[in-house]
Amino acid sequence: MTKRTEKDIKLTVDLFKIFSDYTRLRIISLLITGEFCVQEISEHLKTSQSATSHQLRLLRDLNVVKTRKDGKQVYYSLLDHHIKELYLIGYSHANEC
Amino acid sequence: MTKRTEKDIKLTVDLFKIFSDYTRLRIISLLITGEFCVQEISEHLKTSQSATSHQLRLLRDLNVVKTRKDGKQVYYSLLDHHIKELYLIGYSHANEC
DNA sequence: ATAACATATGAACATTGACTCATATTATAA
DNA sequence: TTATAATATGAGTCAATGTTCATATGTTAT
Repeated sequence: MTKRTEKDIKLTVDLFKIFSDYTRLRIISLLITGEFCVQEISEHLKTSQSATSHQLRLLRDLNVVKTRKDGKQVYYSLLDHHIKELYLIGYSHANEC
Repeated sequence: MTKRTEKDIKLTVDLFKIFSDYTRLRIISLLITGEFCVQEISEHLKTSQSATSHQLRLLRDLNVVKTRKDGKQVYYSLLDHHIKELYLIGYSHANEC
């Protein structure tokens, strides 16, 4: 295995790690359907405001989501199509495609 | 979110978790190219025999790989095409496709 | 300015999961 | 049968990571 391939595999691992947590995948699954603010996401997931916010920060740091501020709320949405595509492919593979 | 969807997302998380470890992804990456016994895999990854064996057991329990015994060695290979496909898609997404 | 609300964040805590170490199992060879 | 080799496995350790709790920050309304 070359150095280059090892680095590529590490990048691939990092990408898959984004999808390997239940809370994060539910957030992604929701954001595929549109833009939502923190309290909407938190209510939908039945997860605490804090836990939701922490995961959103993580997703933001990883350039998975972008934010838009409107008054007191911060609206989150997916940043590009890559995440949606990979999620849907994984979902269909997992649920006997 | 319906109960059904929650269960489906859990299954999807479990699938993505398979790919979210460096050792496991290197094993999968290797097994895409053919069938290998434990010591070959272990040497290739530069990972201990025990760590390799533990991960192989995990992959086997998850129906990712199958085994074939030949004398003292046990040969591992991918069980179906799903894993290879999802790995390659993830790999290309991760490495700017 | 003060109160009320939405979001963010740091620290503590808990859990998960991967690795090591020692040893067991299984198979061949002498 | 005994020794050697390949693989498997249980227990313990440690690091990574997700959640909670308390509190800070920022925004709007009174």
